[in-house]
Amino acid sequence: MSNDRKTPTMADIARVLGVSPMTVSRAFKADSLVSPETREAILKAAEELGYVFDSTAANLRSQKSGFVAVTIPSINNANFADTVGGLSDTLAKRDMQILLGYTNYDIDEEERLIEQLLRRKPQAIVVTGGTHTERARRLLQTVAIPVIETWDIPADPIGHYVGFSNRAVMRDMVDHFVSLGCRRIAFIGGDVARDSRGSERRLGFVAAMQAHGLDATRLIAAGSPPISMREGANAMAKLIDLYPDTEAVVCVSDLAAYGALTECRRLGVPVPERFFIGGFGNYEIGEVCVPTLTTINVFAREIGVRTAQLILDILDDIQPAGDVGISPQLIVRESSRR
Amino acid sequence: MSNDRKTPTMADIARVLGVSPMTVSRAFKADSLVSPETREAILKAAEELGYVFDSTAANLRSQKSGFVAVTIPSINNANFADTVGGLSDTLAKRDMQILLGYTNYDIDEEERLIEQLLRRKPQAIVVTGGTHTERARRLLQTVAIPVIETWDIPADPIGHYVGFSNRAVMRDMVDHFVSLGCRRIAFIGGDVARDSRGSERRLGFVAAMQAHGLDATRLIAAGSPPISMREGANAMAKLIDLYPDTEAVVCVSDLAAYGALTECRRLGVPVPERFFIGGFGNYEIGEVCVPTLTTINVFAREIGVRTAQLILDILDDIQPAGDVGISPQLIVRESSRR
DNA sequence: TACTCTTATGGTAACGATAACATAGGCCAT
DNA sequence: ATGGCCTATGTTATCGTTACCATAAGAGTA
Repeated sequence: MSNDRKTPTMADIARVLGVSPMTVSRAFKADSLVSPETREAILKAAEELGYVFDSTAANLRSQKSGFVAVTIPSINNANFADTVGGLSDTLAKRDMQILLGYTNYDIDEEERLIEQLLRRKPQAIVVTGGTHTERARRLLQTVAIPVIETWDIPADPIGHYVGFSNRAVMRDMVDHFVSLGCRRIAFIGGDVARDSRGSERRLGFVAAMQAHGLDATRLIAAGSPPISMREGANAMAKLIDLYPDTEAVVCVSDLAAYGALTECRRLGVPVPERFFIGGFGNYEIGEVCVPTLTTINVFAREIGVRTAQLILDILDDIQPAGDVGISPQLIVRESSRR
Repeated sequence: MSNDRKTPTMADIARVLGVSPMTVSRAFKADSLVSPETREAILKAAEELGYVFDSTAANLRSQKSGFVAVTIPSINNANFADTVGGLSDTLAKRDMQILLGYTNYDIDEEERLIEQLLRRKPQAIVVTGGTHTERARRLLQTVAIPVIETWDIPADPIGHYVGFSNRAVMRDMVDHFVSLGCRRIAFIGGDVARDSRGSERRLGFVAAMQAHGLDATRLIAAGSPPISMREGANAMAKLIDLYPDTEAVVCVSDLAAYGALTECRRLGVPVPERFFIGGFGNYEIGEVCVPTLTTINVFAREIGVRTAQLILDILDDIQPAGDVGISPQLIVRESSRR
């Protein structure tokens, strides 16, 4: 073959048709002024030449990347996946694309990631949580694009936020168990260090217990966050061993709660007759398992959709809606019904 | 403040220090020749000025984007998430970044996505499955970068592939049940149309049954793929109703299998005493639930890692390992033990 | 008829980095 | 002392697109 030359550019199309490169450029923008016949000829020639539009060059010139950078703790988590789905779908309507990175629940890794993502010149950046390294904060404060923190209500927001208080939300769960007459309530979560949302929930649990004048020392550390189902199961075994008279267990996530549930089943301990169990995050497993799981719906997808809308408003210079508070909702299911 | 000028460039740093922009550029590449003092001064000045490296410009000039484009059916699937994780981690070691898109199990959407992703000039593209639209195939054939199809062994590969035969793999599962003495075996899967991997598994089930001279008509369509746990449960109810004498059930995924399991529990049908159940994908749920689930491990993360290695080898001009066949492994657990 | 306005198109320069080549100075061996 | 080599740096042009400004032709108006 003789056509193994380098990939064609707009200039090649222009030459073939005897028009200027500028006209070719216009033909690729839906709204710009080109006669229908010219546009059609250009698009046809492009297809024939195997032309592929080069966003890199376009972005450099126009100083708009079409990217929104997003960092999440883990790709392997249905909640964050839902948020990303909501973000992605909403931004796609405006031809914006997500540039995704995983921090692995590590703020140092987050710092590296943020630095790397900013080099791609995103038009906005979305981070999960409100806890960052000093340097990461500085980077985000300095950068001249919208910054949105999600899944949290930061004490000192960098820019905007779309989220809820992981601490306050535990109040509803504890109140629920207390209203059922429970007094000896335990918490299963991860080791403190890494997952700040998880530790906020633990703190929220403690605060809520104390508000009821109850003892808040039955805290089982199940391992390094995020906690797996297996670790939830192990923690439940430990809990039954340490505090056999516990009446209810609050878990940091539905996955841990499901693990706890299976451990009870294996040990022949009936739920909800012997223990009540509550989870967090409204994962699919919670509405299918036996018994179904009491949980908290945090509207993960909604967080993504609202974040995307906020970004689009800011970029459109529409008076931004400001920060968005999400109100998580307690869902009572079989695992905590008498 | 007076420093609200536009964001600084390498030229600004160069001016401040009285060096050439080229030296600044070199200071940002780890391996290039700059004296340690000069580099240090440059990096310090960059930090002070709030300089952020502009990949867009660098990519345009060097004609290397550092992107690998990846399409997966859904972000909300632990198997594909594992593959992406393997890809991402392996590519990160070489400072390459993933550009991810979701097809929603729709090959028309995949076509749009591929076109959009190619505009970003990725250095390789990874797609899930070997079934594409005509135009998508053409785009992938024309583009001058490595193309890798995964999670499948395509009949007519476009470039390379890293995967396994979704059809052949069902043979092991059927053999397993037959070896346990089962003859009346059913299959729970999605409607045929969308998910080609799922339909391949259904076809593989039928072929394996016929190879044993067994009836392969107990096929329950559980809804539009991907099948949820809930749909798996509904399908199980239907199966028990239609074919009460069934001895074993093969499910298109562990999620469907888990749903089937819970339905049995709710109906008071004991597993494995009354039914054997087999899943697919080795999801976490399968090793925690009661009883644990017999399944097939497809080494999802391994697919990602091997794909990334293949890409790196090709880009390094190392003799590529060629196509990679993954050998899924049957894992027998409690749900199919006498 | 002259003048404005709109539509369709062209010309030029620029976005911010770096590939490719050039050069200056120091060190070493013969 | 001389040539060769290595290190550190500079100069120039370019990647492919589009912002910005200019212009020509036709349509509409007074």
